[in-house]
Amino acid sequence: MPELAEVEFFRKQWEPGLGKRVQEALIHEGKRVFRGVDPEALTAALKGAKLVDSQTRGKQLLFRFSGGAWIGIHLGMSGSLRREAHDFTPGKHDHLALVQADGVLLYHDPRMFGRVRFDRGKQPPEWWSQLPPVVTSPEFTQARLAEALSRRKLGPIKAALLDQSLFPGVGNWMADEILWRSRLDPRTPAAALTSAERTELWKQARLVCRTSLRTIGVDWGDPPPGWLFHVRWKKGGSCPRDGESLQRAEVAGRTTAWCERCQPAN
DNA sequence: CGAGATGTTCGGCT
DNA sequence: AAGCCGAACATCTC
Repeated sequence: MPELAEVEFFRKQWEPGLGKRVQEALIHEGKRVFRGVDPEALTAALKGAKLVDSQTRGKQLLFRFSGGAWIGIHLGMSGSLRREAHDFTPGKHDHLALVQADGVLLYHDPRMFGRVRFDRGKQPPEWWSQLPPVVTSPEFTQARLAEALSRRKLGPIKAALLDQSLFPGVGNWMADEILWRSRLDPRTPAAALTSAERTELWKQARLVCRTSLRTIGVDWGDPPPGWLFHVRWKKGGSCPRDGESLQRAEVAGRTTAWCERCQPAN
């Protein structure tokens, strides 16, 4: 479910818990989402600690607690964060619950492709500091994009957009949106883009990320009218630009929607 | 009931 | 060696 804007929206759902102590951390021990973490260490470190900060970077979430404890969360395919009243009893898929005096912060994930990390230390954990620059940052330069695309050969441009080391936070629907706006066929080999096409892709990637964060990321609001987003899942959806019926096929292992008229193969 | 779902990772092939 | 692909992961919904 979540791409960068949805991830940011979910981060906000835990904001009411900032500055407040965690009375108790409840976890579904042994579940796949906790792979690699020591459950006792996590619950012991969070008990009595204050949630002091939260951040997102692409699809990654990081929560800082007093006493030098850090919780990282990746929401995978079906993860979400929400807050419930203090007396709420966590359900089957609420794998992590942080009980505070006036509410409970919950991580919910039925498919469990997501992941919870636990780290200790004064500084943010190593894995966090090493994350690549996000698409909306000044470090996401056209030169960086050009270099990365040139290294690929026959791999389709859609696969490049889904590569989290290049476009952190971009997922299946955002990739399709960016390609549609850039008028690029998703199957085009990444290394075959002209310099003008690369520039357009760079611009549209930044625009789609920025705009999604300002709509979905704030209140789960819809992206602007006219976006492919509104029609891409519909059976028999048509291109918002020219009304042509959308193509639908598997590209880079994922269902992909595009318009053959304004995203021509060449 | 079968298919597919807004994601990542691993193993094997070229 | 690096790039590429398919399979696997676990559950729910249409």
